[in-house]
Amino acid sequence: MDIIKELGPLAIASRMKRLAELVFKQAINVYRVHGIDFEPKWFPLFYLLSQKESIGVMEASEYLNISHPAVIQFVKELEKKGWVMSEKSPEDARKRILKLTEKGWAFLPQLQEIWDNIKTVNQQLISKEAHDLMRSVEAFEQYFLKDGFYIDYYQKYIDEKSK
Amino acid sequence: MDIIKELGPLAIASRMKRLAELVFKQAINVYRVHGIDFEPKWFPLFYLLSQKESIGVMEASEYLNISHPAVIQFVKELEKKGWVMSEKSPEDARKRILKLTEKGWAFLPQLQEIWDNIKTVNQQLISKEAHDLMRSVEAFEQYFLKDGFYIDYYQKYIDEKSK
DNA sequence: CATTTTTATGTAATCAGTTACGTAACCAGT
DNA sequence: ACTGGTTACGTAACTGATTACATAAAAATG
Repeated sequence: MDIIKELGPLAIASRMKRLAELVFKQAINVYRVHGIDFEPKWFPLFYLLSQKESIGVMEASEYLNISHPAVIQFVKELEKKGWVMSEKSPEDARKRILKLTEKGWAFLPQLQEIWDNIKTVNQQLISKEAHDLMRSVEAFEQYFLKDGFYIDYYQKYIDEKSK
Repeated sequence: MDIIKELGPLAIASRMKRLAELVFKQAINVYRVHGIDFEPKWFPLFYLLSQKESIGVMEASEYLNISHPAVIQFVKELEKKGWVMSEKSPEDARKRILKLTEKGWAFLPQLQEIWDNIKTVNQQLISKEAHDLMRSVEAFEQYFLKDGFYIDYYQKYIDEKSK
């Protein structure tokens, strides 16, 4: 029933966008499964802060290839969660230095484990279907359109692993 | 400078979303090159109307896998352009029948040609790089991040063709 | 130094869509 | 025909980002 499918490469972008949104939605479920209130959109910044220790807003925006207002937005949210803090740079009064809080660092190992899981699951899904772009995207659509598929697959993986 | 690149499959979704947005932006340029004021987001609906002749709002939303408010939105914009019209269904008073106007049909051949061009260019780009999903996405990012690359490539194709 | 330019940040408006919600029309069973 | 449920459409509010604009500090230039 999906005319997009018939249009081939012409509609590749719409499909990828839709797919990306599906993936994001599923990712929220992964965190939820672990009883953790973390949103996928925070991942790049949080991860960056865990690697870089401290970084300015513009720097972060360049590393992550997102706009600086987006960084400010995420920082606001992560500050509210108590995982991130910021302080004026002593050398450069324009600059605001971002870093993880104590609480943020304490949270990191939990996240790390989840990220490792996600990574492994993704790699399994990808290597299974990595023929060419369109077929892969289509395959991903299959996975993610079937509500719950991803999370079931993921759950199975966790269960297997814990044996 | 892009930490996303180091994260592998973990960040696949963000990358695809970004890529999709880039593709869309570039696509606007394609229409602009032809001196046409058409937006890529209208394509699926316009194309559907050219195939189906007439269709209801919900039907369209199902065919295109977008929400019905999105359809309503696009219809509003396309009506303003004078390419689409709508009328109450005689059989079912709830239903609103969408169709192309005279002007819309007259416009179609121009669009068709552009779509064919885009399709061919896409296929060339894809077949050249269609190894696996990640590498393809990366390659696409190369194409679309370099501002103007796509449009230059496209232009070259048009020029070649017209010889 | 005074002046211009650039850089870092912040805010506001905008965009492309979505979900949530409301209403009217149709339909099935009584 | 009456009632409850479902369908089609419309509007509104929200989301996740972006671009555009404003401001202040730093750096570069004469």
